[in-house]
Amino acid sequence: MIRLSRKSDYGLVALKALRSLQPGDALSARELAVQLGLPGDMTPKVLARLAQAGLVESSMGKAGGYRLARSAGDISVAEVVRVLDGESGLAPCREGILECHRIETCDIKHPLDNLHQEVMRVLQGMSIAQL
Amino acid sequence: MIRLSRKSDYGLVALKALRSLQPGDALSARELAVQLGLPGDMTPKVLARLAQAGLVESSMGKAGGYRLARSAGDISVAEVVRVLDGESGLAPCREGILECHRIETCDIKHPLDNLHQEVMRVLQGMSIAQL
DNA sequence: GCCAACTGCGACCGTTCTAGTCCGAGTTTA
DNA sequence: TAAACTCGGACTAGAACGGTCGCAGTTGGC
Ligand code: SF4
Ligand code: SF4
Repeated sequence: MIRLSRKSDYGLVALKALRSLQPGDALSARELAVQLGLPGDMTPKVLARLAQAGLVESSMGKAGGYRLARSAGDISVAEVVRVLDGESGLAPCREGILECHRIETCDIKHPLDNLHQEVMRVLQGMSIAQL
Repeated sequence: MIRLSRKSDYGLVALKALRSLQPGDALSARELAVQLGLPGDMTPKVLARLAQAGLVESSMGKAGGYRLARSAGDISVAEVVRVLDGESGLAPCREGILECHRIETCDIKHPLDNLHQEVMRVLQGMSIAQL
């Protein structure tokens, strides 16, 4: 299926909201949640994941929160998706688990991988700044 | 998630196999299944769906089976995916069911739709003949 | 006429993935 | 010390997916 997960979706919304933020300032996950209408307990998860991937910076403590780690133009949709949904090729045969028994003789895996790279290139082409 | 469903995957494999077929001939779903190593009861489903969408022609009866309805170069990956997985935008807010309560004020849906069109354009660019 | 080999279609079920919630622990500021 | 926040994992309900089964309709050959 060619569809973003809820997590990626929320991640993009949150990142977009973080764009318009004075340098030095920070927004808490709860503030973001109510302001954007996102599920209250989902948002910290997403933000924390983005933080540990280095897309946003976090500050702990009472006045803590999140801010963009880089300029909005440097964060691509592709990267957000990769962080929140995990990288996985177009082909359903996943690494490790649930491999296809056809995988030995499969002749469409490579073409699909090429397609996947093209798709990711498209997603790479759009940044947080542009959406 | 940016990943093809098993159905689409199998559909592509089957269509690719149907490429090398004399005009007038036909392959039965069972033959395709054993020849390609696909789940036996899954293949008829996929082929039937492709048939009713007009991608393949079917002939009933004892010597029946499937053959491509158009030239392999005229069938794009995008079309196969659309038929077997259903068309759905990149954004998680699906038509009818499970709509997002943010949908009224959402500011990323349109950009995501644009992205989706670009992605589909990539998938449109690869045909059965090329994989 | 009858049987065998097909397609077509829908119902069904177990497993996996997803979305969302909850809780406890660590951190910083007032 | 208390409040507000991040961090991380565990947990649950529900939806989606992969796969199977059964039956009706069709066609060709004996
Ligand atoms: S058929 Fe080929 S591409 Fe599809 S899952 Fe199996 S090995 Fe991967
Ligand atoms: S946030 Fe916007 S794009 Fe995402 S599901 Fe809700 S309405 Fe659709």
